[in-house]
Amino acid sequence: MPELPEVETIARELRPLVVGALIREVWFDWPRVVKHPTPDRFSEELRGREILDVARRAKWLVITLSGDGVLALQVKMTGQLHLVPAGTEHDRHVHLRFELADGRWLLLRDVRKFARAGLYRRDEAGRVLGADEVADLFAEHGPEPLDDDFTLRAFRRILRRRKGRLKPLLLDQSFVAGIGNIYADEALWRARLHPLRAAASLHPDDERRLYQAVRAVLTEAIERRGSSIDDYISLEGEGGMQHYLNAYGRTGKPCPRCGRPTRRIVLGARGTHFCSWCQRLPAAQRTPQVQRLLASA
DNA sequence: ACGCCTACCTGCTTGC
DNA sequence: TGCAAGCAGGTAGGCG
Repeated sequence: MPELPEVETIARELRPLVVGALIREVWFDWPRVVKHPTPDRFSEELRGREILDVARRAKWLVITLSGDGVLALQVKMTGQLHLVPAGTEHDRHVHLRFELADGRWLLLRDVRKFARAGLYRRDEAGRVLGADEVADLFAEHGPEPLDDDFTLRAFRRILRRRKGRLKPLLLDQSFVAGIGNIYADEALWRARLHPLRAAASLHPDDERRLYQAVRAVLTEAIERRGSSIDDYISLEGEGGMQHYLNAYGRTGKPCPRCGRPTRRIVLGARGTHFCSWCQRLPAAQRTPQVQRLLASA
């Protein structure tokens, strides 16, 4: 399930392989994979473009093209990129294919058809212009958690503007970009914070631990080339972070810190894993509604 | 305006 | 053994 570390890994591995390549033809068998401009214009406007760079913003792959073009790919949950020699047979889950002039195909394979691709323009400042050609495509996204200017001070500033509980907040891409279900659970486990904890109730020390936990878990996951759970695989194969998760997917298994069984609750239709001993919820926040939620799991 | 919920998808797991 | 319901979740869009 690609989140920031997985998309970053794909970008880093794809970049040296395709920079300088020319897109000769584009094929797809599922029109809805094309998000922008239209399925008709997509292939036509991509033909003849050169790939200048591959980068990541939030959970998007951002491929800079010649002629002010930007190809933005969202692999979402089950999307994969593969680079194969032209003519290689692929299965029915490949829905989009970029045929490169050098005799290779870049394939987007996605079992669940959630992945999307769009061709956008960039302005002089390098901003990607969204569908209306004025607003930044990423205007609604929060800061990149691993950027140098994402400091503890900056984190505190945006955190203190938010209400609500920590788990849904971490998943909110307009709060901080790139965190998904796996690393939200991992960051909260590391920071010893309960997923239902009200963001407004954090003490300065809690804020610091959460900030450090988010950065540390994402950094470690990138070093391990992401977590290969379900369908995620990068161009050079599986990642390794799935072997180092402390909370996500460990329902009933002992907490690596205290040995007590890992709990799982459903929060906003997301499986949420935590240690109820290490990640305590202050008594004042154990409202009847929260009690019911915790008891139902 | 914000937070919460559902639809989109299909393969795998679970339970009868 | 077979079949169907349930589950997985990133994100857009809708609702209250």
